[in-house]
Amino acid sequence: MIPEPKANSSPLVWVIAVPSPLHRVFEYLPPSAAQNTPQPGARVKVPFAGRDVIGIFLEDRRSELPAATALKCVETLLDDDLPLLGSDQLQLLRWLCEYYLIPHGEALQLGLATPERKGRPAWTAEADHIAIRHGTETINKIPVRATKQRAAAQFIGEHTVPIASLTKAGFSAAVVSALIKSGVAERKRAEPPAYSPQPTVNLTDAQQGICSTLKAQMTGFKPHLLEGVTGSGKTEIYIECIKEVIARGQQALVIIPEIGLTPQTKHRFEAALGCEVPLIHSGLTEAERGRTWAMARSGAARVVLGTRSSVFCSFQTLGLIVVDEEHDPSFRQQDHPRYSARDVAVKRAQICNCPIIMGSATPSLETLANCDQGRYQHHTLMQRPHGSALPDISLIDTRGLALSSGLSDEAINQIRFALERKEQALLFINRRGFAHSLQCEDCGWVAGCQHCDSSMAVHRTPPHLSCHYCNTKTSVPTYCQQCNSNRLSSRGIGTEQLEILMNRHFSTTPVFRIDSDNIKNMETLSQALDGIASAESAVLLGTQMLSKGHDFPRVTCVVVVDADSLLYSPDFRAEERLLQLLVQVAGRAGRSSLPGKVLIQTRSPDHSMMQQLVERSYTDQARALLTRREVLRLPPKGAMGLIRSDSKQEKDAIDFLDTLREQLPIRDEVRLIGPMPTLMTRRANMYRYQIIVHAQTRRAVHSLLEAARDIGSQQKLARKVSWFVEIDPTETL
DNA sequence: AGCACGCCGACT
DNA sequence: GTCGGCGTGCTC
Repeated sequence: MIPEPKANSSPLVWVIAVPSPLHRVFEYLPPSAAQNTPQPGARVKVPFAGRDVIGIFLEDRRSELPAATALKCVETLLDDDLPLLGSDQLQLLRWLCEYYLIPHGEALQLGLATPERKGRPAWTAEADHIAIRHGTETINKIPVRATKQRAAAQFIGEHTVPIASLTKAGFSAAVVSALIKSGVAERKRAEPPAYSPQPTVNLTDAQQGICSTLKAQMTGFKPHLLEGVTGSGKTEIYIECIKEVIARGQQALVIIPEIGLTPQTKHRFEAALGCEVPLIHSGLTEAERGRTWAMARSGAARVVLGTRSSVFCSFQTLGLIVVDEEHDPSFRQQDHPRYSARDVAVKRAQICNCPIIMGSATPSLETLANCDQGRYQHHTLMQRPHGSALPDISLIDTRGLALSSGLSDEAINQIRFALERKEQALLFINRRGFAHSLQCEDCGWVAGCQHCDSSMAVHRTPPHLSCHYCNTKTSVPTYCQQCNSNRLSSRGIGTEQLEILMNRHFSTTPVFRIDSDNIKNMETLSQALDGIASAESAVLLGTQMLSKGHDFPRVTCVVVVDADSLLYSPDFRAEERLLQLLVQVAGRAGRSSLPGKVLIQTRSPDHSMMQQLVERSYTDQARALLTRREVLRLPPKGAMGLIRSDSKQEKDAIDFLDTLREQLPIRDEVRLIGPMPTLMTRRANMYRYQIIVHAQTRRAVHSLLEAARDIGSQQKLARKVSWFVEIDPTETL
């Protein structure tokens, strides 16, 4: 029964978060079929602005609205036994919408699988296994001429096997359903997954030391940074800590930056732990992802492996979070909503009162600063096991050298030496396609994109020009569109051109090109990786995709074809990024017992960064960068925020920010820069402008952004431009 | 975001 | 006459 409201007291209402871009929650009267108050996190169906939506019940209370406000009724309560969002998730998501200034409804969606958001029943472990009823003698009931069914029953035997494995063994779906229909076999849910951890591998003394320090601290909220050079064996340490947590009946979540890394990582963890490690990432089908959600929620999954969105997954009892390659920029979700999965993971660990291990060979300055302040524990692993040496880095000054397709003779020779030793060479270049741009040799005209302030990249297979910002494609012009000259030439080397050069130089050696033109999905990536693993000598060339986490034991020679393209970016994080990238790429060399050599081609060999790359460790350089940030009061030594507006009408984008800035509260401790155009102002016909917010404390930036968000949404232009506010932005250009 | 409501142009 | 374009306002 709904308690009858007392006279003069406001009615009892349910507070519901609805999926809308509004930064408010809404009150509803409880459903007319009187029920008990649901648990926070339960889904409800409510009428909202003329339609039905799925909302999340947060709490009940006396209405805080004026009595005159017409309240609507909750239509149905969808989860009356257990809420779909656990209390830890709910707490995390409510923190998320506050911290990242995003609407309640939008944040709460993140904790549900997609069909659950639309009101479909919660995912449950499906009966996707099959077993013979009442022991194997039942097999004799199968008609003698049903040979397929008999064979299938033999195959099943006394076990409970996945139906998928029958199909794989050549039994058709008809056979399976006949067995079930005749009552010989029945559908069953999977037996609780096995868990048979492998004995600990031989750990080095350093690994052993960190392991025991960490394992002694596997209770309570404790953030750890595990800084270990590439190939130093961080994964073994994660595995030992996960074993510790599983032994206590808890679950672990491992978050990695890229989909491309999931298959290898999955196999590695499964082999070491002897249990299934289900995945969460955007490349899976709805059903596959739903299965992982169900397993995590029920506790059947001991370990879940995923990309950034997995940080919001439901767990029975989360006991450990691992964030591998914590410095990686792809942990930052760039829209809908904008958040940093690494930072959210730390918050989640705090809420679940469990440890979190962030690992990297090149930790972010943010994380290092947290270590300095004593907020994170810092563990370092500076040696590779099995005595493999760190690669030897040298610079090649390309000024005045005759390059062929961007490569110096020395680089080509070193590649040749490696191939002659039956080893592999890896070439890193930050640009896909054949060439960066097409230019007229007579008048200097450059083929530009019609929709962006950028040049078009030249591609050969098939021949076309392509804008890498808006994906516009055009045919390759034969004449200059400015002076009609036919002397057009390509500028700047890309992966396609390098591939042609490599095939010409080393015609008998396989060349693997890894870039997003060539590698469209996980299958093509794993094919390429398998090819690389089974080849003796080979040339691997590619973009960032190649620099991330993959283990190429036969690579002994790494060439960074053009380090300069990243060197002079005006972004204050550019140096940190370049440093991390170069150290990561260099780390691909000599990971097994073979020694490695790294060549960096540059026209700025005297740049301090290039010099230090050769002479100093990552840690030393990162410290130097931190000192600079301190002087300039830039993050993590100061706080930053961003207000951005995009519009097809340039004037609207500017006007929106101008009027917003006029109305913003003036505070001494906050400095506003802008409105100003972003570095590439026009992209895909949208003009992009921004205001940068600087302050000493995040608190000050946050409260200004809050004001901006509220004032901005009341502006007339707010619906014409697309705009957002962002705390701790990573892209400020 | 979505949806309703409302006020102006080209159609059966 | 009215179907439907999309500007403006609101969502418990």
